Amino acid sequence: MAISRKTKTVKMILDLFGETNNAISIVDLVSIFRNKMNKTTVYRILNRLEESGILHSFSDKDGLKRYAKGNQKTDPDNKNDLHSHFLCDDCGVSTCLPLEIPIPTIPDYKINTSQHLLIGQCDNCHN
Amino acid sequence: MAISRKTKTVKMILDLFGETNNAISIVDLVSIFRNKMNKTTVYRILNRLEESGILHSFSDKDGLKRYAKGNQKTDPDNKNDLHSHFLCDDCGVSTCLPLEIPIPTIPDYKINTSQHLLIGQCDNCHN
DNA sequence: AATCTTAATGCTACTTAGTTGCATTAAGAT
DNA sequence: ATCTTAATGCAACTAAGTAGCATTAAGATT
Repeated sequence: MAISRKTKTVKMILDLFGETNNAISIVDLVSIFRNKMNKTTVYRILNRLEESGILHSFSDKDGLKRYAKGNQKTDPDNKNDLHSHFLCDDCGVSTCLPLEIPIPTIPDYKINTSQHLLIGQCDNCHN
Repeated sequence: MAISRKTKTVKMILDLFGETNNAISIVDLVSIFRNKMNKTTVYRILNRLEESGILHSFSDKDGLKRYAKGNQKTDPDNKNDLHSHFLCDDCGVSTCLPLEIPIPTIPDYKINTSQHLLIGQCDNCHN
């Protein structure tokens, strides 16, 4: 079920993602909005925003789901929006990287999509 | 704490990974051995086998931790064993792929390791 | 602008992944 | 055979994520 109503809670979440290109974990989002909305609501809004192509998600190193702005579709018809993500081991910040992920060919296999996570130190923590 | 004793339970898990190159989720492993050992024991043995470099792990699409044979170290000194993993959307099987992951350079960032998961249909499910 | 429909929310209770503490067991060294 | 302590089992816990259901509020309709 995609987004069909711009509720106050949806606006709050959209505003947050309007301000940052970072990939934010659900746990953090639930915490950020703990006084504003129920955690179930956070989960449901994120689901709908992802179905609508407004956000995309991936699992980070620890298996935590993270959401970030934009689409990540791989329809054969559509343009490939697949890109890499970065996760800082020190401060935990995660970002989308403008690195397109090439999809390799493997005999007898069909590859539909992929996830690529680079792990290390971000500019802030490295210097 | 690495492996120091070859207990019956450790042997059972080593035997299983001796037979397959697949990456198996902890949930499946707990289920496979539910009559043979406690789930806490499964978790602890997997931890130790990973620390010993006998197994390596990664998070799959759903954030589930999976384990497979072999090392995945990236010490600057050691040889880079980083490789891609594959996950079949249909049957759920997961394998290590002999695709080395190139580590890109990003200005001001330091990349230590990476995870690359290809998702699609395996040879069995595709044909 | 009052009414109506139903998408969306809040709340409670639940499921499942993963962890911790502690008493007991059993590798394997002495 | 004995001893040390790594490893296990068990129970109780934490945390991520989901489901059911009554209530609320977008926003369409009149």
